[in-house]
Amino acid sequence: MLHKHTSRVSPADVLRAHGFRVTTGRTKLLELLARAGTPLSIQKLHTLLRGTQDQATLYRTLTDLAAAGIVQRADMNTGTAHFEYTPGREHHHHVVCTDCGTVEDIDECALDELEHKITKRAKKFVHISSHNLEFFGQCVGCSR
Amino acid sequence: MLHKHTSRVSPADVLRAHGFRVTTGRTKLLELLARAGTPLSIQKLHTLLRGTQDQATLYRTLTDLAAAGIVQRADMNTGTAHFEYTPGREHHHHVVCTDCGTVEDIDECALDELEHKITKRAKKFVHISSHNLEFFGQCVGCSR
DNA sequence: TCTGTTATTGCAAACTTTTTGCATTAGTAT
DNA sequence: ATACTAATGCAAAAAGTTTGCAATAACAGA
Repeated sequence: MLHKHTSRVSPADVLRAHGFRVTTGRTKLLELLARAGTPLSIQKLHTLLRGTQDQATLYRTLTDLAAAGIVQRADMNTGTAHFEYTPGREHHHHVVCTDCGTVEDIDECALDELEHKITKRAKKFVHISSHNLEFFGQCVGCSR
Repeated sequence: MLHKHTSRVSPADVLRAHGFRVTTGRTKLLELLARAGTPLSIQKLHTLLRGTQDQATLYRTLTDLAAAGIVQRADMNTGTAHFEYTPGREHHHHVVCTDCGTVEDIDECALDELEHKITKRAKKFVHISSHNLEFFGQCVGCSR
């Protein structure tokens, strides 16, 4: 069995499929994100990549990748943007520890139904395209 | 009938009830937020208060008020924090226009059930204390 | 494989948002 | 009325993100 976060499609293929040039920087970045399987901040990525890539490049790259749907921006109330590798993964959300930042995935998103209901009721909107949802709490380790 | 966003309890009373000093600045701020009935950014608040209050003060005040549960921080993907007056209002979320920022309230939050289910399933968390949820789309005006 | 084109990158600087230190002001309890 | 201390304004710093530009490297076509 494949690892939970291992996609059958390589980062390089994903990049090509979206018309991006396959650079070593992007490949490394996506491999790292795919391996992590959890949202990481620019700062963390910069560190984990050992400064190989400039922060400006990371901002630009991740913005582009997010626009293409290859990564997803997640707001964890930390003041910095986090990004998660999404190819091969189902749409999902997270529980974030307000103390240490630990993240746990939630595999179920029961929002489609609600989203549909809302769309019908909304006065100012005809279509809802996306949503941000994160849960917050104290993880087991931090609650003692 | 009272206006939808008019609370029977005055901002001054709310402040006192939480042990805050009732200053003119805070009173004006809360009255403005209560009247607006929608999340506002610090910059907007600063303008609407005609510069009466320093931005540093607004940041400090709103952080304190949020910690006390008098206002609620809402992240609308604009890069700046927004705050909403909550006393006398039910827990709710929003649909935000990705183009012009127009906000519509969603009166229903069907997340309690999901939150409960998640709490039981979660491995790293015993308790979930809050969640952030915002929907995004194009409003009628912007979709033409 | 070589070559030209152009996306991508690094570096430095600018910009935006938020936080902090400190002296002054203004609420509040007595 | 007075003393105590939270709250505020101002200025500066910190943190996060964006931008301009020259140098580099990926890709398509020969």
